[in-house]
Amino acid sequence: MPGVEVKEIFSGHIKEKGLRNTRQREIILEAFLSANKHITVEDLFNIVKKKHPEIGYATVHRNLKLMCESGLAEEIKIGTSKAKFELKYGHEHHDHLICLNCGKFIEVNDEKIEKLQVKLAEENDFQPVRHKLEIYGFCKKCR
Amino acid sequence: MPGVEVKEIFSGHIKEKGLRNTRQREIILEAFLSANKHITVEDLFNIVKKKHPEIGYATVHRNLKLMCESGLAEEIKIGTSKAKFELKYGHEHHDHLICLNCGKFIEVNDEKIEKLQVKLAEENDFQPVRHKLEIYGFCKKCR
DNA sequence: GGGTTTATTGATAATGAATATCATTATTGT
DNA sequence: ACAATAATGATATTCATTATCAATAAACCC
Repeated sequence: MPGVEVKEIFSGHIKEKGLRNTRQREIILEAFLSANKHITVEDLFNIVKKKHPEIGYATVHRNLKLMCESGLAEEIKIGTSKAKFELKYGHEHHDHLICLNCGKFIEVNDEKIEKLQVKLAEENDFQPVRHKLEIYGFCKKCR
Repeated sequence: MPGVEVKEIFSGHIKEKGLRNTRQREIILEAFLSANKHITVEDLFNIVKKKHPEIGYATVHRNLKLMCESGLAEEIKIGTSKAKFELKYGHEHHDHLICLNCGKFIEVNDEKIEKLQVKLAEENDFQPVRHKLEIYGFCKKCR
């Protein structure tokens, strides 16, 4: 049964913070786990709505934010477009190649770049915590 | 006289595109050139307003956008905060270290990282056009 | 179980930045 | 100077995000 571990972690975080586990939280988390990798609040809301039309937009939004706070999801903002959320748990850190034409996200990772970033920060008396690397251009189909 | 070259370039772009050189454009460009490196529309509007209260917010906004289209300035968006604009002309490409505490921007550049990024893109059948690297953490003062 | 506390929900309003609208003004080429 | 039309300035609109608040429902205690 996929996602069981993630659900337990989320549930645990909720209890730790003195929050409550609700039916909506579970539904939204499940939908998020089985949805596309990069999803907006609106998209997830529309998925949830199909089976649970009583669940509101604000609740989906709030719970995606909560998942981020719990370290379970990550919010990605590109320019002025809607925020996208992706599952963080169980996924290594990665950067994105973003197609300027079709908007496709390609996940990539490069150990050398990661290390050089740390070095670069340290050379500037800067303590790195996290970073964001986005390479914009054209994917195979669109170039 | 600093900025003369930039002004000529901007003026040239305007003519090329069939647009018009106006008093406001020149005032806004001058203010932009002598202002802080990373400035918001609002900040630039407030500077301009001091000497030229008749110039509106929308005009400042439009002209900053135009400067970007002309390749003279660059828009930087961090999270949900207001867009910042920086002078691109005469400045090498660079990335940013951003302090999570005080918001300070430190400009950095690393040739090795730049090259690895191009390589990384190509390995993924991706044609890179531009990129954005932001390293978040704590600056010397705030760590 | 029943009662109490209070976090959560759902609907909607508020917010805030970015952008669009439009009548008026001003620039450019003739 | 004239005509064509881009630009301006004030304001309205858009749109995503976040806040509000009465009603609901978890979770804890007895």
